[in-house]
Amino acid sequence: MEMVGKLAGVSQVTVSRALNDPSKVSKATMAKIQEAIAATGFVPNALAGALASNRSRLISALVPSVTNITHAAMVQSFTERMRSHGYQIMLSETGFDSKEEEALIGAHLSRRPDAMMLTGARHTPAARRMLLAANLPTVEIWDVTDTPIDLCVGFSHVDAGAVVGRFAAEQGYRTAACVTAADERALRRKDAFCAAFHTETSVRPETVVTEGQASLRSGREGMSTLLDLGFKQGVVFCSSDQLAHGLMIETRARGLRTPEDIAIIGFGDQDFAAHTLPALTTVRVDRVELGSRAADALLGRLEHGDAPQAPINIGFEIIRRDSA
Amino acid sequence: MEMVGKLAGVSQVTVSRALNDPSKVSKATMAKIQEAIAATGFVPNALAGALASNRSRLISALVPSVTNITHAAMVQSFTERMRSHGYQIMLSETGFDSKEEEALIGAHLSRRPDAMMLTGARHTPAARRMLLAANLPTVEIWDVTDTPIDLCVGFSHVDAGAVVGRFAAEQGYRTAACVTAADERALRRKDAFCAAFHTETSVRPETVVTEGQASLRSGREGMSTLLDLGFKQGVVFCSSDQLAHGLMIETRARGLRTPEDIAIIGFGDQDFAAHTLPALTTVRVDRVELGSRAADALLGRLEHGDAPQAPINIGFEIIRRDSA
DNA sequence: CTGTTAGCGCGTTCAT
DNA sequence: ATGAACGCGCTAACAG
Repeated sequence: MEMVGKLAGVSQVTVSRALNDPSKVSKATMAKIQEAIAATGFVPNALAGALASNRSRLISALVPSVTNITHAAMVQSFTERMRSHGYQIMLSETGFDSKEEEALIGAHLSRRPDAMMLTGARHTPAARRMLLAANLPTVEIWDVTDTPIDLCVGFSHVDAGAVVGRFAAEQGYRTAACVTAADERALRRKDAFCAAFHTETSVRPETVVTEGQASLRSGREGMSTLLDLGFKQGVVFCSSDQLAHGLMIETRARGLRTPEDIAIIGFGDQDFAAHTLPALTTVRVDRVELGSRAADALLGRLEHGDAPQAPINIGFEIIRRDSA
Repeated sequence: MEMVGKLAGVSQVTVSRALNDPSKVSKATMAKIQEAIAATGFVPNALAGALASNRSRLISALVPSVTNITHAAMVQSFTERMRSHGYQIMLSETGFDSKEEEALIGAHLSRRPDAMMLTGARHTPAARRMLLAANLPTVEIWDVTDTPIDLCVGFSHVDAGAVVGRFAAEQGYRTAACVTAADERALRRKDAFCAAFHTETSVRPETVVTEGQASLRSGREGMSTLLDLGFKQGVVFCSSDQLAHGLMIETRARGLRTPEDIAIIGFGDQDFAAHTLPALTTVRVDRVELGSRAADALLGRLEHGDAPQAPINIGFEIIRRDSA
């Protein structure tokens, strides 16, 4: 900046101002500074800027998995919204372990982000403490809770499971099962589904928990396991559309029909769900809306100093297609 | 740090040393410092540290799309490797536009990363200039080029297309087509495929370029378009497994069989490719290997001051399954 | 509209 | 093994 200033015939501060608030600099000097910047190839040092101003214009975002398309769509809309307001996103994967999340929260906090986005509402006590101590705008997404750290935008996984359980019963199914990934939120949906289905029909659904990431493969394996367990003629609720698609394929590979023999319900309404054969009945969560609402909540805090908000429940919706 | 030091009865420098090089501090003071850190909930300011040391321990990574599983797997292995060496990844999506990539490169550079990972080998001249001027270890992945900015780990898209073209001819197909996303690298594969197939058979493949992100949906649409164009009985090379899967579904929806009526070849060998029905014939690129090789190249530079390396071509492999 | 001064919280160097 | 002094590149006051 010193160099740029010298080249433009002004002081270093003026260059700083030209970059941060052009309105505070005259047209003429502005032009000279632009020219000097182009000539030197100067790239401002945001590190130093952040240190001096105590504002990094960095937002931390922690998601369980980048590979998981569900979260990817949310993150994308979140990122876009934040970026349009001049913030940059620092994205990291927390994986399955909440201990790892804790470590990552520390690593992110050390970069002094202006705000933080977390997936889920369950964190280690230490993580909670760090976040509270850091005293920065924080938004938890993809779940709702009575005890948010700060902001919260999501939906109730218990409600979702229960609604699907009742839906399954209403459709006349009298046998049901769950194939679910070993994800804490997915398991809560499963439990609620089973409880609701049991309430309506007095039958308790079978459960298969798959290992690792949800995928076509684990879906096929899950269906396989279920069939080997003697399951037949009924509906299966899956913890994701990926899994559901895998179930459909395995069903067909076994010479069974969907939905006549095995009806299948997914979760997430990912963009492929409408285009499988048969088209997948699933639960839609407006991920784009979720991401941008989360961003808005943070921006309100960041730019307008808004007061803390109550948790926002954006709900969900059963999308009835052909698979159940 | 000042505070922590006071609490531990030492100076700020000692705290700094305790954190960065524990071997330079006595056991006794180390313990006191640990205690003081726990008591205060101190989180080091990496911004200040980076400014003072001129090392941010931050690596920039730019990919076209996080949603795209292909790149996600690479990024994941890259990230893991880097993280195990104490580096944090700053990931951003560049989207389709290379102008946008240029802007992002600037934004990332301003955070003073220690190194940079770029997807692809085509960048705007301005982007190249910035990178060169920044003079930091840079690795371009997912492509090879004779004029790398610095490090380069990838494979030849032209070779890949050509090999698949010859493979298709060898399998006895005398009609062929390409359904491809409007991605620069995918288009290069397509051109090479068409040229090779033409050389072998004297027939020039039909081409359909889909819009937007590759998805099941765009795959179905692509197949639909192709069929409406009068395509029948032949092989179709797709720019991704996603697309290929979409083609398979549309084929079945139209009452046609794979591979008897329409044979389908994907690209990427994503984890679902082995589990579609029929299992997908595709091209495998070892994305995990690619990510970790890229990380290693950077780490060699960062930690051991290795000299620039020639581009690394990790190649690819046709995986023959049932769809072609 | 522009310049001066004083830090931001650390790592680095040189002492001891 | 520890401490004192300095500066990284920038922004925030204040003054003119």
